[in-house]
Amino acid sequence: MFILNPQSGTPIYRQLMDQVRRLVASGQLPPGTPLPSVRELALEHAVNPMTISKAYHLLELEGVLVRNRGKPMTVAARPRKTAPREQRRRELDAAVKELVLAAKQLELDKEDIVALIDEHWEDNDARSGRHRRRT
Amino acid sequence: MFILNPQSGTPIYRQLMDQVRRLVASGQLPPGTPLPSVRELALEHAVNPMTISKAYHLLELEGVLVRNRGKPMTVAARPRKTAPREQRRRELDAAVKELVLAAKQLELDKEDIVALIDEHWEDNDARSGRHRRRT
Amino acid sequence: MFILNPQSGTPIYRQLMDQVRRLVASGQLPPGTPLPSVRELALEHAVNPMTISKAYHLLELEGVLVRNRGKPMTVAARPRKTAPREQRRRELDAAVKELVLAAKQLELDKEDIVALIDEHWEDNDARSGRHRRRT
Amino acid sequence: MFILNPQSGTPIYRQLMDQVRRLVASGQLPPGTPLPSVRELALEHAVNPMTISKAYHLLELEGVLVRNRGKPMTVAARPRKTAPREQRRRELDAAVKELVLAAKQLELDKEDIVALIDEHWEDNDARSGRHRRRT
DNA sequence: GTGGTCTAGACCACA
DNA sequence: GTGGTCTAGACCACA
Repeated sequence: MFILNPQSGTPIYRQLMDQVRRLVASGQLPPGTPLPSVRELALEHAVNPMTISKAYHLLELEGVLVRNRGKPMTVAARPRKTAPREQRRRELDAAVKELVLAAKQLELDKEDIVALIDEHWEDNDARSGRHRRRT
Repeated sequence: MFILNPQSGTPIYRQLMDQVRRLVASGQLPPGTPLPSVRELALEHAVNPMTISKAYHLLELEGVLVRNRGKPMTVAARPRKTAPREQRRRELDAAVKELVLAAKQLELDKEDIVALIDEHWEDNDARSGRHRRRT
Repeated sequence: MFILNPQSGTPIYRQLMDQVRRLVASGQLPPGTPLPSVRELALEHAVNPMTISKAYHLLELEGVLVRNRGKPMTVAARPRKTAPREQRRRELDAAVKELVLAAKQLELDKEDIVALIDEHWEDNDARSGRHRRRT
Repeated sequence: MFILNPQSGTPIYRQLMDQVRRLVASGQLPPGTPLPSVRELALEHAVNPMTISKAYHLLELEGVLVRNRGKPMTVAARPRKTAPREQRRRELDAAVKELVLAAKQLELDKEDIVALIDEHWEDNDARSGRHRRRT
């Protein structure tokens, strides 16, 4: 269900968080879906349970997952609190700022960026049905 | 000349490396240009000199910069010769890909990103414009 | 009759115990009153029967409930005799203390809390009113 | 600086989080103040560094602390994002709801709760100057 | 010097 | 069966 690569630069728990978030965002893990247990995932990927647990816990704090005492964690009823659009936008501020800086330093135009965005937008069009070849 | 953000997720030395590489790639730092001294940069950005030093060192290993005994480091004689636009564009691929993914997870549209870009484009226009001249 | 929230931070068995204790203390569950069976409650709240059972058992140990072979558990003959108002009040001390602390940390005023209380007071009025009668 | 009690029911990392939050909220740890290092605190309280680290990390996620690569963590410039009052209020919803339920089951009135709040409000009046005798 | 990640293994609360 | 907490100790990235 998940692909965890201990070699990768990004921490395992973060890899897991990202994948869960995406699967939830794209509706592949609809609200209420139970997730594999901590131990199960840990065994399957030969990873320490605490690592999985950490990811789950952080996702709970984010409101993506819900803890059910004694039962496996499930996808939250309303994954994101659906913050107002403006607020969600602000989450991209830092990333966009960096991107703009990079573009300018590379002497590229706004049009160059927009073109790149168009390109990648189609590319990983999760919600349009296709979605992830391999993850 | 450079914009370093200690809060950012990416290490400072890496931020610096990225920016030098980009300014060189776009020809804004032509071969032979002297770079600010380690101490100067460290002071200006309230950053540990070892951090700057590390970045410079790695860029030297990459062949982007050249060390000149007793004199400031300079841009290498024949680094990349102002890479073609398409190639420079590719440097943003990873960043744009991540941004697009994030936007989708936040249920934002292409338009939202473009709006943000417009916003930030103006934003650091003043500064980056002036700075470039001083380079 | 009871309101159990599996999401809440406090364990389910404890929620049940608290509520039973309070209803007994206030005389709403007078001595001799039969309690719903473990299975009944478990079904009604989609909760593990062992959880209800545990609460009942602990309440029996506390002397609040009495087990009757073959018949439903009942409120003990002489539990606390409708504790005086001041004593019942004290039961809320801990909760109020935490609430006040939280409010202050959120930079809210007493008025904010009172407003919230007003709101929730009406809110579960309907339900708790009806329920009590059915008790 | 902090009081950690391994015996207490509440996890150590949570005790630390609560205390930091309060000291920040009450202005005793003004923005920019560096916190004791993870190792330092761990040694001082004979606690595992990961336990401290966990608390710090979660406080960073909350926006209370800021990580400074290679340097100790500091109190965030603007501890809470100062969410709109209404939103901060909502954070107390669950607690107030429980409190109201408890009060009704104890056959207490709104006035009883308000009296209790008044009482506790004076009690731990952090911001009014006095505040915590020992911590 | 800082904090971050991970393991292996223990023990606990809850259902 | 679930997840949560904690330890002891290793190793890493960053400054």
